[in-house]
Order: sequence, then structure tokens, then C-alpha cells
Amino acid sequence: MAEGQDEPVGESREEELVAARRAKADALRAAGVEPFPHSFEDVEAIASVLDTHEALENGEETESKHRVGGRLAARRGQGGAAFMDLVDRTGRIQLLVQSDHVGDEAFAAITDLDLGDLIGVDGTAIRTRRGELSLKVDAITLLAKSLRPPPDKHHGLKDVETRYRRRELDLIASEESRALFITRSKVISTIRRYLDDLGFIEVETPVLQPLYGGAAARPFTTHHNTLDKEFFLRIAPELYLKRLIVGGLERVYELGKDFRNEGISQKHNPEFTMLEWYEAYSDYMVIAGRLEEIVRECARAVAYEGEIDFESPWRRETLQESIHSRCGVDIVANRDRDSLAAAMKEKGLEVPETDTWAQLVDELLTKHVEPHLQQPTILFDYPKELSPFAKDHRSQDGLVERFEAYAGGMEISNAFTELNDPDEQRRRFEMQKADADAGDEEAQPYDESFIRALEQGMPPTGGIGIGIDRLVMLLTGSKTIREVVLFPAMRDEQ
RNA sequence: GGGCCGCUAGCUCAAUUGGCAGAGCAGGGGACUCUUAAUCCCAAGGUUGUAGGUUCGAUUCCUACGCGGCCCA
Repeated sequence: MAEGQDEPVGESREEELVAARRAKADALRAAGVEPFPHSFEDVEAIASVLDTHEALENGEETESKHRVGGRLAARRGQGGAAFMDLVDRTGRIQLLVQSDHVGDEAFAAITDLDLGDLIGVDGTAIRTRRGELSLKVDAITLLAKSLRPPPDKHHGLKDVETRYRRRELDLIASEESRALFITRSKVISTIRRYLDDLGFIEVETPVLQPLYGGAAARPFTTHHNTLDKEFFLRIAPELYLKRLIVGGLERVYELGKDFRNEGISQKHNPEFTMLEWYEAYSDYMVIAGRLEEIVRECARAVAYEGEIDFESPWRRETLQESIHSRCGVDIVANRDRDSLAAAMKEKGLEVPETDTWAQLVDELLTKHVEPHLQQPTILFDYPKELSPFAKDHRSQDGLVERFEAYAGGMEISNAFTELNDPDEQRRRFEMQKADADAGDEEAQPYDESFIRALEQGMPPTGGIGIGIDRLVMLLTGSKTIREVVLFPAMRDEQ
């Protein structure tokens, strides 16, 4: 052992395992072998090797040379021969190492490798008598010594907490987890391609904002030292994106993180990925069509095969109908708090005494409608009180042109025909201020620079936000947002 | 915020009524040239989440706290 007499007693088992691996690395260095070399060029994906030799017969050997790299995942000794499993991002391949082929010295070095070590392999393709496509090893190069033991090679890493806190271990141990995050990446690249092909330009607007807005949420705050000024982490990019529409960019989108200082749940992480796009000369109906199409493209790109039907046109209802048909309460006919509360009581529904009218509508929607919207559904035409940035409905008094889309019992999207009348926008901010004064912590702060931009003239515009994490949840069948976020927010371990 | 459940070796899991904390895998030593959760033999590996309490004796019962999961709000 490498440690001396003054090593603390009661050393943990894990530290012993680490010490044993470190000793191997030291022994390699002493023998002139670098355990952390700089590069290993021209590796081929394991999946490509497997594809190339798919038709190989059992027991057949080839002269076809391949170079692969990856992590040593399993080993089955056999005296003068050893079988090992190598894993890279694309798959797993068996290695056959024979002492009479590589030589006794190399064989000893190879069998001294630890599970979890990163290695480069040169070999020829064969199929074993038992039918497993393998590389018959000519040489193995240690690419990086793994000093810590990997999760169980068969059971993997089951502890949910460890999987989230130490995602690298989860990714090492779980092909499903790797596949999920590759799927997530495909969703995002599909979205970019879809919007790019329509002539949208991708933009980046401030994450650190002097004033927050564009959603009903409480912000995180931070401080800029040089400016000695408080900043907010954005809760949405909406207002900046609309300023770009004023500026004539006409079709813009932003894909990035928003931050909301609220509870953590299976559907909420304090930072999450949002797509917003804005399209000049458009309205919410055009946007609704694009939403269906972009989600369908994503489902196809990831070969979605779950129970949600993303191929057919989505179910469409008004918000009023959606609540009335399920609760028997008409929110449009009961436009004040007391009459809506009375209507709810009449139907035997619970009425939280402190709620405002808007909060009662939200209660009805969240509790009695949303959970039933498993198949994709778009709810149109929201009350003006709930929607400070949506344009008045072209034919319905008191409503705005807004929709929310639901699937899997979850809101995934929110869109408007954007309010572009600066005077009306100013009145909406005044309404928000009244709500804030009444104690609503999610009310919009008055944003004068946004109003000034609208006064410059914004064309009729449709805009939308789509929750990417939730979309990925649906497309991967994940029950919690933590499964689709690489490093979800956690409390401190101690 | 409330209720319930969990926390034991690096990983996956046991432990009867409160009575010396056990396996498998991984790691160490050995055997084995077509295995694939390889197999076989040997040895080793623990502050049972933390802090208290009850008890002759606590992984087990009680209290508090921490972290996580599920359900509810």
C-alpha cells in the first residue's frame, strides 16, 4: 500500500479502493506509461463497427481493423483469454484479448485495468462462436485512469438522489439515461431547424435584467458590483423579444434558461429551458398551427411511440367551454369574484376564501381541467385580467387572444396575439400595479422602456413560449422534470 | 406547509420478538484460451444518515434534525 504510518485510521472502504487504483496509476508512471495521455486520434464510434459487420457469421474472423475508445464496463477472465465490454456514447462492444496474440506482458497490463478506466482499442472485427460481434484486440492504450469505482456493472445506480446529484455516475451506468439526454438534444436541434427553415433568426437577450417581466412569477435577484445595482434573473425574455420585433427583425426566437423563484415540484425546476418565438404580421391562430407542427416534428425526430397522439390535429376548446363542460361553471357570465364563487359553491366546488376572481379561474383550470387534458389540447381566449400582454379579442368583450396548450395533464405552452397598442399596454400595467398593491407578488412591474418601444410601433405579431423540459418529459415518458434536467436543483447534501 | 415511506460495505440488497450486522457485484490473492450478470477457491471490507433517549443490550423501539421519494395542500 502506498500510504504511510501517519495515515489516519478508520479509512473508509471507498478510500481504500481509490488508493488501490491510484497505486496502479503510480506503478504505470514508474514503468514509463502515462496514465493520462493527451489524445487518441481517429477513433470510430462503436455503433459504426457494429453496423459495418452486422452480417458476419458466428465464428468468423476478419482482417478489418478498427480503432475505438470508451470506458471499460465489464470483464470476464478466462485464463489466457479475457473478454471485456467497452462502452462509448453510441453503444457497447465486446473485446477479446488473447495472451498468445497480444503477448504476455501486454496481456498482464490489460488484465490489470480497472472497471471504469477509459481506454483506446485497436483490433479486428470478429464474431464469436456464441454470436457476439467483438474486436479481437491488437493493442489497448490507457487513455485515463479512473480512480473511483463505477456503479454496479449489472444493477447500475438505483439511488435516485445519487443519480441527480452525481449525474456523471448515472450517465456512466445507464444507457437509458444517456439515451434520454440525447433525445433531449434532438428535440432542441429539431426546433432550431424548424424555425431556421422558416426564416426565424435566433437571438440572445439579457438574462440579467434591470426589471423582470413577461410572466407571472417571482424573480431571483442578484447584484452587480461595479454598477452597484440590483439585477433580476429573467423570468421570461418576452419583452426584449418584442422590442426586436419593433426593431424590424420580424421573426425571432430565443432558446434559453428562465429562472423563477418558486417551489420545486415534479413539473417545476427553478431554472428551466424556454423557447419563445415572435412572428410579425401573424396572430395566435397562426401560432397555434405552428405549435402543432413543431411538436409533431419533434415527436417524429425522436421516434416517439407513447400514448399521446401528436400526429392528429390537436383538440381545441375555449377556456370558457373547457371549464363549463367539466365544472358546470361559466367564468364569462360570472365576471366578478362573488358571483363566480357563488356559482362554484352551487356546484359543490371548494372556494378558497382569499382568492381573487382570477385566482378562482386558475383554481378551476388547474384542478378540474388540466389533469384531464392528456391528449394535446389548446384552450383559447383567456380573460383579460389574466393576460397583461395579450391583445383584446377581436370579437369577444373582456377576453384576449391567448391560448395555452396542454398535454399529459400539463401546461406546455402559452401564446398570444401580442398586445401592440402602447396606451392599452400602459393601462394593463396599471391594472397589474393595482394587483401588486393588493398583495399579488406575481404581478408585472411597470416597464417604461417596453412601453416606449411599443410607442415606436410594433406590427401585429403572434408570439409563444414553449416549456422545453416539459415537452421532453412528454416525449420521453418522464414523470418528473428532474429526469430530463441534467443537474436538477437540490438541497445541500449536508 | 402536512401525511406516509426510505437512508445498512464503493454499488445492489438482507438481517425473525430488541440479542455477535450478512450476501452478490466491485476491489485483493489464486485457477481457467469463446465468455457475456462467466465460473470455481481463499482472504479482506461496516461510526447501520446525524444527535439524543429507553434498555443489561438498539440496524430494530421513542424524539428531534438532515437528505431523498411518494401523496396531499
